[in-house]
Amino acid sequence: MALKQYELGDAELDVLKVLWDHGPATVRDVLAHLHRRGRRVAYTTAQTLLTRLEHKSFVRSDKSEFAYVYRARVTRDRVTRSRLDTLVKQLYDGAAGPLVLQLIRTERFTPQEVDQLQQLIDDLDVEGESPDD
Amino acid sequence: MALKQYELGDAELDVLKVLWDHGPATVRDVLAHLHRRGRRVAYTTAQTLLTRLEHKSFVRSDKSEFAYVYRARVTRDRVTRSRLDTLVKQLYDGAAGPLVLQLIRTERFTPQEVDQLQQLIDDLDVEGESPDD
DNA sequence: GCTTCTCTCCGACAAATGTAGTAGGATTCC
DNA sequence: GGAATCCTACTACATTTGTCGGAGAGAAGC
Repeated sequence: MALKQYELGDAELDVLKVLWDHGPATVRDVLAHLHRRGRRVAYTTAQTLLTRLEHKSFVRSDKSEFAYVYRARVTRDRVTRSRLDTLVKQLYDGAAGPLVLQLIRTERFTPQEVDQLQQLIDDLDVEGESPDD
Repeated sequence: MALKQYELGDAELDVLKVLWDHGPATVRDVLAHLHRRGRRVAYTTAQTLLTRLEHKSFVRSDKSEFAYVYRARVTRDRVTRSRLDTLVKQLYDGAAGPLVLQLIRTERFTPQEVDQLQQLIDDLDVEGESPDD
């Protein structure tokens, strides 16, 4: 019961996305970006979200000249991974296969993505064929 | 503000999974399966979860001879899809490509799954090459 | 120096979710 | 038919998350 695995709420994720997309920012910056994205929240709301994110170790802050500057401590890929893992665990008891098949069946891809996909599959094949790691 | 899009909590999802895996069940059945899976909750907790799921229209119940029998009203695939869509929207503003690539890169697959994957990619390729649907 | 603005800190509150207890009706078992 | 059992309904409470207001400290203008 020591380290609790914190989750990200929707509002928190939106804040994190601002940091991913625009780099380090103050509360006021984040607020401006949130507004631009259609999330109309109060200044203190943005502040609370950033504080909570910091408490959960998703961001860190530095006291610059005037106001605190927040920056992400986790990458978008990392969060994606974690969410996918949770999804896979929750829905398929850890088997990622069905999920991927689902995704490929139902989503649209660009030719480039298909190529990349093919590339990855090829790599998987190789791993599978010579299991001496 | 008419129809709220309800979310599924973790505990609720566990209950839904029991119904997916074992078919229609009473509160007691569900409880037994939850216990078997390591989720040690009280009878009334299972009951509350089922009630809430019904209120959210994820399950429905029929009064059989003795106790209510609950059954899922949504498929696992449907829920998966919805969650994936949310994930894609939240993290990549709707672009599924990066997500799939992530998944394939980081998860493990059985040879069978790799084959199926290859099959799907082939189909995608074909679609992409002769765009006359 | 005083007013004003802006920032941080702290507290607050509602909704959703996880968890469970109690009351009372229905069923079953002698 | 009374005791034990099982079911449902209702209530309750803590935590997490989304949202924000007020108090007080430091900046800035005049």
